[in-house]
Amino acid sequence: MHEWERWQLILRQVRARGFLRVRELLAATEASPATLRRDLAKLEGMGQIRRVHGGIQGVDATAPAQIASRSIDVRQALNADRKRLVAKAAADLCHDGESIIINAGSTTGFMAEYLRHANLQILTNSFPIAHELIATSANRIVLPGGEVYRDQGIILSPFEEDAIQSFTASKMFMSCYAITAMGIVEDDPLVARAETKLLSRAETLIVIADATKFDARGSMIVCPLGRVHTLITDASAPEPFLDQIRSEGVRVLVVGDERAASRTAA
Amino acid sequence: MHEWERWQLILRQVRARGFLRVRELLAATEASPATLRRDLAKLEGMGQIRRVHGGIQGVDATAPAQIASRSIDVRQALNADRKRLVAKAAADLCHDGESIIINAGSTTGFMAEYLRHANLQILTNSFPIAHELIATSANRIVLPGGEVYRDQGIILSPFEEDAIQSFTASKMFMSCYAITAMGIVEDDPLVARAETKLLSRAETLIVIADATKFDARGSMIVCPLGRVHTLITDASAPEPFLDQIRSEGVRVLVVGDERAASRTAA
DNA sequence: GCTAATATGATTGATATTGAGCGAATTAGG
DNA sequence: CCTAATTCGCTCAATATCAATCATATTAGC
Repeated sequence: MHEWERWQLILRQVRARGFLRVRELLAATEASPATLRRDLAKLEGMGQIRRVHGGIQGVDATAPAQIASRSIDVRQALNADRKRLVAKAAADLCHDGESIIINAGSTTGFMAEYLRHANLQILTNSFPIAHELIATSANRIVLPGGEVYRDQGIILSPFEEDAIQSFTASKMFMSCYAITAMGIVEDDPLVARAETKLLSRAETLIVIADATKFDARGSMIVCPLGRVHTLITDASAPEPFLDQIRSEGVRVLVVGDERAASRTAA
Repeated sequence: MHEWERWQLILRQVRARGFLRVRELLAATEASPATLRRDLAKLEGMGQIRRVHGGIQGVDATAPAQIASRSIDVRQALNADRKRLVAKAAADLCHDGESIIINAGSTTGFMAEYLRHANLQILTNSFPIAHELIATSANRIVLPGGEVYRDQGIILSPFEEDAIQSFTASKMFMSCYAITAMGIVEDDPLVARAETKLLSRAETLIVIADATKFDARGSMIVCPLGRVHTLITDASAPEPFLDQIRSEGVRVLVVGDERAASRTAA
């Protein structure tokens, strides 16, 4: 990744979230600490950011409303490192030329960073993801029709007839509200319905979920565990539950090394 | 590959993505490093691109990557003042609670600024317009499904069944490539088709066009003049042609001219 | 067919960017 | 208040990129 690209990434993120930790930026840019610090020094010299110990913040504390509202931004701040890990693993599963679906979500949102140099045909119902991919990548972007809901940055349509019925993808990536023995679960009926619709257009379903999803509950079942082809999660996921999921025929990818897992657990 | 071919390739790519690495361009142009660097030096001398170490970027230096490419930005720069005038007049026609359609275009793009405090239901096939309205206003935004074309920031779908078939609006705003005696004319068949589809969902059609549209020509007829309810243009439009348009039953609003303003008020 | 002008390709020295190591400064916890 | 851990800033070597020069190929005009 080159200087300008890193700067762009940094500025976009800091404008969206107001504050970023250096560790996060290291993970996001995949650059060495020295390089990143040089970038931060230059950006501060330009007056674009303010450096504080352990992180940076935007020069304008009261940042203007972004596309997605603060609600999704706070959710992104939670467990950002874990989510970035699984998102990167998900992005690595894609091969140039493929058609994929990316469902809106706070975890899938990180995938856009890692698809910057990919060459895919991407259907997404997330306005922020579409925006970032259009601005920073050469991927072909397809949107479903519908209304844009600011809170989650998601495009939802109450109607059945839709351009996505003419779309087909080899992989669909989605995060979720919770994973239970009953299957993949959402909290919002509209969101669940949208995901069901997208599901019908994809061959294999890949669910990406940090460990916090395993002790959550929801009301709307999107699909049973058997529909899931691959589950990507991080090392702090509860092992017994993962075994149960494996017994349903789901391939489970656990990202993050052992030391990192024990450190976060300790 | 000839020199101008390479230039065209380079400019197209950099407009679409904002940043390109020299290595990428070497692979794309299949030219020698020396030749490519000479091209880049010339393009920089013309002010078309900006060179940085390791790559090039669009001339828009510090701004975040634009959604719509430079091609539409250049068009926006042309006659920007006139376009702003007619766009403001168009926005003033909207009343809170209404449902409207805004077609993608360099002139309609200015409408978003003046709809910031409106409270409308807005269907638009322009990604940049949607983005701006979502970020700065409380209007409800609806998008048609389809692929996002970076060059014009427009969402186009080759399919007929679409969420917009369930949408209906009291007003549709569109600019165009040219206005002739044959009617409203576009240059690009895909764009013309998209506008025809949107047209069927709106009661009254309002065309906004600065005076430069009157001496242009195109190939694709979108609709006859009789379909137009109101034409908004600026004071430098050719009066004889405006009379001809009026004779077709079109209401003509001329903005930016005192005499014209008092006439429309009367 | 010849010459001049322009475009292209290769080489080399100069410059910029990057990553790793180490000591100093800052923060958190007891 | 003190210690441990993290974060920061600096220097140095390695790598990648740039700019300039010269040689070669192509094209246009006579």
